[in-house]
Amino acid sequence: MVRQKIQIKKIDNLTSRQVTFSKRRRGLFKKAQELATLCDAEIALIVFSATGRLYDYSTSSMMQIIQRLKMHTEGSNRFRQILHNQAECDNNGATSKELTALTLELKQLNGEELQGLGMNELARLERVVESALGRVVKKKNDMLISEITKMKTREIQLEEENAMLKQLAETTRNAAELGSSVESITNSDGLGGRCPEDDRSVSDTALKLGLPFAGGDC
Amino acid sequence: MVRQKIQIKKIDNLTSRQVTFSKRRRGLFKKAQELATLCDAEIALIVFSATGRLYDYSTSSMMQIIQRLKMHTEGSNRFRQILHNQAECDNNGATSKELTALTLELKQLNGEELQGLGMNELARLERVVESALGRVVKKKNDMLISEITKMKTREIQLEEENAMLKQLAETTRNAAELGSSVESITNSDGLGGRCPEDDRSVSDTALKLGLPFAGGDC
DNA sequence: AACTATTTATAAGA
DNA sequence: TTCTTATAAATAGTT
Repeated sequence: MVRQKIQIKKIDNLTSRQVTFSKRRRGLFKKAQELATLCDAEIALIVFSATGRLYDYSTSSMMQIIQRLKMHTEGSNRFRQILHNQAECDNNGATSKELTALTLELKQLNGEELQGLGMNELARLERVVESALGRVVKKKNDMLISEITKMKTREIQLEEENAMLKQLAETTRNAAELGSSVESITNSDGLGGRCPEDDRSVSDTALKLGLPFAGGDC
Repeated sequence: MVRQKIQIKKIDNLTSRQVTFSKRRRGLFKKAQELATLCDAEIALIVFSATGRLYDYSTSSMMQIIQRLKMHTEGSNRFRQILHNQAECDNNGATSKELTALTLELKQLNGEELQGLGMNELARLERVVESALGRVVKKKNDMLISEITKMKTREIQLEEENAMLKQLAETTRNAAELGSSVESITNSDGLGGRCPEDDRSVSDTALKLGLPFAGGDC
């Protein structure tokens, strides 16, 4: 644009391209600073040379400006949409259905999507996923522990019955040896005719550890 | 800079500030485009006016350039350091010690830190945390299920013993009623003198669900 | 938004 | 790279 006007297209000559880059880069940064100062604007300028060198300028923290940009760039963001839907839910916490959706979303995760979220939203997303996951894990644990508790109870019951029967056998044998009657003792165990196959079915169902509870939608 | 040279400081008059912003902004963007074209540079320019309006320009995707910037800005990033240490580990997977560290790091999470990670590193971090967490959960489940299996075995044993004792009691009573000898039958149960308090202690220890396994360091 | 007098930026050369 | 310089571009103040 001086001794001779130039065309705006890539400069073929490497040396003059590098020289021009150096000169114009300085000019660009100067103009950016001037605009920021004169007009109270917030500016971020990132330049990578053809050789990969980085030159950057920003009025405040680069991350701060990038965050602000992301806030403006929002709109069609799946996570934000999920968070939005979630906010309109009455129950405070994601349903298992939402958890499934979230998990799917997280699987399909790509940089652009997460980039679009601000820190507050990331924190909230973390909490949503955390609480939903937490409830699934808790539910699973509850089922396992309840199963164990049931079995412990059953074990104690069986052991007591067992002990009593053993004692009964002993008593009966002694009585037989002494040649006396045993009828009265035989019916005093208080356990009734408990079948060994009772409530056996519970165990297997509780071990299906998927998502056994149907999540209600909002 | 024309009819009269101006000082580079915030323009007091609102109207002329807005006019200047408009003119210089256009000039700045034009210069940025020219530099990108002439010198084959990758450029991102973000401008927020004092009124909050966003103007931006970038040669390729804004996010792509921001990612590239973050790659250059790397250095003292805790996650990157963790990933680095992890890479030097022989065993393929984080130890529980590393999991603890990672969890702590995740708790202290702040935007800057995660911002510094590229997509590949985020994916890798996700895998590390996922696999470590996966192993803890699996370990816990294994313990619970092994406990349940043990108890089921014990239950069946007790039920069998119980049934036999009942049958024995019946036989004994019938024998007593017939006035015959019972000595030979009494010793034919094959169960020996099994104590009901045997291996009861296992149950309680397995229910401590913290991180019961000490993780070996790399 | 258009004009225009000047200042600034910069291409080519040293 | 940096300096020089002729000239193109940008733009402050005005209309």
